Amino acid sequence: MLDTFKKLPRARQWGIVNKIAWVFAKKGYFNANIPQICKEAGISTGALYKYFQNKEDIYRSVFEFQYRATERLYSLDEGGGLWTKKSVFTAIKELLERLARVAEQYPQYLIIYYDMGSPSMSMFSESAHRIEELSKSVCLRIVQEGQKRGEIDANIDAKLAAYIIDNQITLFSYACVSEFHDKRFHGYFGKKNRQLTKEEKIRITMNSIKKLLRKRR
Amino acid sequence: MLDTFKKLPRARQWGIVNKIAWVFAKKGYFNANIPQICKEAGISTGALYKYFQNKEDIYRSVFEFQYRATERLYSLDEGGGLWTKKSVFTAIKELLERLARVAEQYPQYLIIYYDMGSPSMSMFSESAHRIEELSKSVCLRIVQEGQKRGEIDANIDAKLAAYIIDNQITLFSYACVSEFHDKRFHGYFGKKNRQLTKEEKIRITMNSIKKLLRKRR
Amino acid sequence: MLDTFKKLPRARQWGIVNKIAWVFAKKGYFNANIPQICKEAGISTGALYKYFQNKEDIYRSVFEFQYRATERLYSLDEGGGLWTKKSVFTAIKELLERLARVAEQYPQYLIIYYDMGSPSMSMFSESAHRIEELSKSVCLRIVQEGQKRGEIDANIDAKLAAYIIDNQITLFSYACVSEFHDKRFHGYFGKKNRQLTKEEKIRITMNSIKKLLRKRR
Amino acid sequence: MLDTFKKLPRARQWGIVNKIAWVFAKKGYFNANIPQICKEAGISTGALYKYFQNKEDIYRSVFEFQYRATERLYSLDEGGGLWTKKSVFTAIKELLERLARVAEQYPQYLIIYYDMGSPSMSMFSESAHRIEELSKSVCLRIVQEGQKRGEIDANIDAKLAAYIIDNQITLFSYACVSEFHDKRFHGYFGKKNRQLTKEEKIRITMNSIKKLLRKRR
DNA sequence: AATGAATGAGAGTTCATTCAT
DNA sequence: AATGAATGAACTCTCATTCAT
Repeated sequence: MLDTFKKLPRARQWGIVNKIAWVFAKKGYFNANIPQICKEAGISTGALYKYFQNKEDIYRSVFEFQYRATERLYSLDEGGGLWTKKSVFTAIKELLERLARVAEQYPQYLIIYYDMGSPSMSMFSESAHRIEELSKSVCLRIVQEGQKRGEIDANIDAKLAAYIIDNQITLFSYACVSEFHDKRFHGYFGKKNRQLTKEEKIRITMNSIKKLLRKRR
Repeated sequence: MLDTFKKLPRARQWGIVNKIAWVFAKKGYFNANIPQICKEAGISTGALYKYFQNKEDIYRSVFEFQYRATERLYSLDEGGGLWTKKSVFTAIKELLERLARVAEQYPQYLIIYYDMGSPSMSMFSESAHRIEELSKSVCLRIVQEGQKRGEIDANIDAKLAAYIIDNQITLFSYACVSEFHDKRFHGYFGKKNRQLTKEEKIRITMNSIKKLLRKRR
Repeated sequence: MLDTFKKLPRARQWGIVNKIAWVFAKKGYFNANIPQICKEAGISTGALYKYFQNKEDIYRSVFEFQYRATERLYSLDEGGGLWTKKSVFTAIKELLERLARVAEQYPQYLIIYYDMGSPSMSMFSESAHRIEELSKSVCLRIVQEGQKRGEIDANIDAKLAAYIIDNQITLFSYACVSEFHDKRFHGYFGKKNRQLTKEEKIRITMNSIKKLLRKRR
Repeated sequence: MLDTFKKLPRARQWGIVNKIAWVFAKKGYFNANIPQICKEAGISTGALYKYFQNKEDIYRSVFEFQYRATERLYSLDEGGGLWTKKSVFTAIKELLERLARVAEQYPQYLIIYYDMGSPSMSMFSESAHRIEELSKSVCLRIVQEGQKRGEIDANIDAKLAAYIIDNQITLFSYACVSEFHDKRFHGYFGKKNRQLTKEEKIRITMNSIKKLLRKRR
């Protein structure tokens, strides 16, 4: 990301990055091509190369924006504050709902996050990992808080519990944007003749999390 | 896959497909290029196009081989038979060990399976789904058997249980081949200064599965 | 044309050459490809290269067969003998009818003859010229005979008359096999809603020849 | 033809198209290759594909330019105006002279026009027909004017007369650019040891046209 | 600062020809 | 004599990047 881009108004930066991310998501990093990126973003080739060094720099810049957005997504204080919720499970549900909203409005970022996990994209795995640490951190804090409050079984190893929550959240987000992972979800829980609603997917994911963590009487 | 290829000896077919899959895995579908595929597979461009219609057909053919291999991988009768094992949990562990072995010997197929999940590869998602149904089927049968034997909590919905096992297996296999997912795993459970061994990863995954399913006394 | 081919039974030679010629006619020399030629001719690639040296040799061999067929086509003794006809105009009409029959049964040869006229095929123009000399010869003899019999105006230069007959015959044969030249013909004489019949085309061509040559009272 | 090309200065457009047409004429549509076209036209491959969609589009664009040039060629008002000429035969002679000039300066277009007539180029026959209609139109008008002026025999069917003029013009133009058709011409009228001059060819063609059409006293 | 035409290396694919069987 | 798999150069076309305007 070059200074020329950084000097643009914030809103314009996001407008451009959202559209670039959309092309990368739809076509994949290697298959996405510069002319199409320019066309979708509504800027000229010349401008693009005044904003970014090269294709790789464009992709990395998308990450940077995604990282900042993810920080907000996983912020415990955002939108009223997760801890004011009655229980940690409500907090987890709130996270899933936020993810579902992102998947509706900006699916491109979740898709790119998926793609970054591929070994063929290992040159970007470090950036992906930085994003992952945000979700790890929030999952661990939720488990700690849950165990402190007595809502989560104190006998469970905190890291294991957090890992399982993270897994469920991860696969939930995949199911929101990937046809394959959506089919996979439907393969287990799908109703004949209709798609599962967002709410049903959230409920199922919550069930599996609760099954694992909830303190037995 | 054209007749010319089908006529080759089985072993030669696998030899070629393994190497082609390897290139696709390393570089990604769009980034993999024909000359490199030919070089790695040890065949000429002309031969490649006598074997397959085009690049997409090459990839689809890799799936076909992968599908057959996955059938064997998830076969309950293979290698002594899963049900002769003392408990279904031993059977699950056996599955994880088989996956770990595949990840060591033929990581390319697990990587390709990961890539197929990307929305940018949606043209292949149907093929990917066919493979996924194999793992769904085996997870469901394990849960049924486990509940019949009284090893798995009968109060848990079978589909939910199977889904969670499948999730853990899926993410375990990702962690075996994707740097990103491996780092993710290490982020939770990693020892300082050294990599987690294959056995440790399997044990952790088994722990999370057991936590969920094992019948409480 | 190699000896191996010459040793084949005559009928088989013609069978193969007819089909090869058909591919060349349909696709053009440069666009016709060996696999397709082999497929249409019902022989293997190996066999083709046992029969002919290379692609150019195949095309030249087609000419040789065409030359022999054209000799018969323009033979004045064939089919009862042109001179036994009541008038030289009947003889010319007979020639046009023979050409129309060829155009129905073996259009490929007329098409190839057209293609040989293209500057981009100048390497074959010598072969084409040899065929052309056959039609020149017959046109000149017809004019001579016609003038001797008093059916053709003796004031007309024989070469000019022969040239014009040849032109009309040439463009008639083009119109029999080339969509463009057929449209051109129809542009002048076409009936609305239906194609001109073979007989009408012959009549029109005969009219233009007679207009020019017939002796005025 | 893409907008990028249309935006170029007129003279540059013609410069490029003339050279491209030259390659197509020399080598034939299928045998002409892109690198050679680029080299001759003095542009890069990339530029070529910014100008035209693909090889077929390049060829069709050549037609468009050819069509416009042919409109001028057959314009009766161009160069002093055909009808101010003493007789319609002078007008026809003027047309032949224009064609001969084109054949000297831009033979490529006449060659391409010949090639378009081949059945193997039937995908272009519609474009060729559009050009043909220009010459049909001018031939018909010449006959009408000639009959009105009493220079052309009123007993001859106008369409037949126009068709024959068109035929002679067509084959004259072929003889100007095709080695085969030139040899054919020489076969009838050629002098030993030397080529027929342009003027002789025109005179011979005029003779055959006059023979047919001129009013008898 | 912004444009978009130009570049040419490299992409996927075809095909005339050879050669082991 | 006949087969058809194998070759690799050459084909058409794309695209990341540059640069004159």
